[in-house]
Amino acid sequence: MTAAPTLVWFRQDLRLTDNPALAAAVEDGAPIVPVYVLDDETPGRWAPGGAARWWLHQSLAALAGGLDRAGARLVLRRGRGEEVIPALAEEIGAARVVWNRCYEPWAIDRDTRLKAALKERGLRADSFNASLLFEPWAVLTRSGDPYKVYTPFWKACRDRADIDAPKPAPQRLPAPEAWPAGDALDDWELRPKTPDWANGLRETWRPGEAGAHDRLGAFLDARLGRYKDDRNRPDLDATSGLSPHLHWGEIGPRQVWSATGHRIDSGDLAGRENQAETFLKELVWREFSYHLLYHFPHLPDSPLNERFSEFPWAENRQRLRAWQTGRTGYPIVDAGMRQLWHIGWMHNRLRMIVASFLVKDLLQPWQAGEAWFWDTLVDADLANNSASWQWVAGCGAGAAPYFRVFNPVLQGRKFDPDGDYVRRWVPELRGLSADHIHEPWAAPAATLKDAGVRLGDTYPEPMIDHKAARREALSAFEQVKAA
DNA sequence: TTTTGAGTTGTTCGA
DNA sequence: GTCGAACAACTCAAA
Repeated sequence: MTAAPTLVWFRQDLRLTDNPALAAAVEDGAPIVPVYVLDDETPGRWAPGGAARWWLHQSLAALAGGLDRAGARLVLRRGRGEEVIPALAEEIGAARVVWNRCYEPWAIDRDTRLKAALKERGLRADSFNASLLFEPWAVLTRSGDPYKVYTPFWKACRDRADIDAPKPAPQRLPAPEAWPAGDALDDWELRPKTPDWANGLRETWRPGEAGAHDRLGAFLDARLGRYKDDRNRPDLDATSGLSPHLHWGEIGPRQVWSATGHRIDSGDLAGRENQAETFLKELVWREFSYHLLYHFPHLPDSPLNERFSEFPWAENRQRLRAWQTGRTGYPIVDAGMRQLWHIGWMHNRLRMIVASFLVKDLLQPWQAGEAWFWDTLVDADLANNSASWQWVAGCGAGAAPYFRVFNPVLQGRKFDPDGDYVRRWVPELRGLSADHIHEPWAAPAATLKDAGVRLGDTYPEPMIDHKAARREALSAFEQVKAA
């Protein structure tokens, strides 16, 4: 007589290494049934967007392969998690259900109810932490409040040394006597078909646990030592590119933290430890976003600073559309938006530039940008996305003062000094030199002609005048201040 | 409780 | 061209 199986519910932890729920199940010795549930109902408007679904398909295929090599099958089911999990548990006669925690408000509500319901039925139900260095409720100020400013949050995290070492992957998973039926991954149609816009994604990314570890290794070898200096340069390949892997939990922050720490300790970086610390700080920014989302669950919808509820946005579909499609007439902005559309990812410096442009130059509500990013980013993450949009809009935690309006020409010159990034994503400007590429409207007519650029024809005229737009943004801000 | 120092990411203006 | 100040006050976190 075999022991009753344990159901391991995979969610945003699509990996076998450092997976505490899986490890706990293995420790029990009971047969293991791994399941992924495609649940488009529970999250409401925050169900994965188009690019994220593409990623999810690849990542599930990779996870299924890894499980297969360990002697297990990934069961795919579709529906509301809260219904599917108890039903499947009953179907297989499970005695225990385990999962790693998610922190979206709807996920917390669902998991809380589900855990109680499972226990009510006499099952063991346990949840674990796979996604964060620290639980959002475990880092608090001395007065017991959540942090609202990044720097003290970072110091509090840095000074704690209680980050668990990553757990190895189980070699072999005990199989049940029979496998329950499941959906075929292809039938979920997570990948785009008509049209198939995923070519740039396929060329850029390798979703799955192995791809995540390769990317981390390549980053640590080649780029960590210059991270602080180069990370703001979108024309260089200077960042880790781990965000989508982290979002889906193909690699966990403990693994990244620990691998980075080993590089620091090994002396490889002698004299450049601060380059690596800057990278760890970025990892802690992710923690800070989750901290904010947990303590302020309305973060994705409404401004943290309530005065901004009164902000006089000038909603305009044409303006939003020009921004979305990379046809604003500001080369650095258009390059960023086209990179996003093409590969499902945008360099963080560009995220700030294009967000500032949408919110401050075009006076479109930050939620409109948040929604576009949600649909187009392979790393779309509720906590990071909403916290970052609020930060740029000036209504978030420790937000930039509203009068900090990015100048797209200066940002372009400073962070894409040779214009290579613009040339890559806005090929119609390829013929312009670094002197003119960030400001084509100011170039002499002969220069434009030589470069084959006809403004308003081959490339748009600037859709607004930045100087005037900045003044309007500042006067709109005056209204919020008065409120 | 009160006080104090500080706060990711910038731009413009005038000397 | 370079440099420092101004841009606003306000809230946060710790002492």
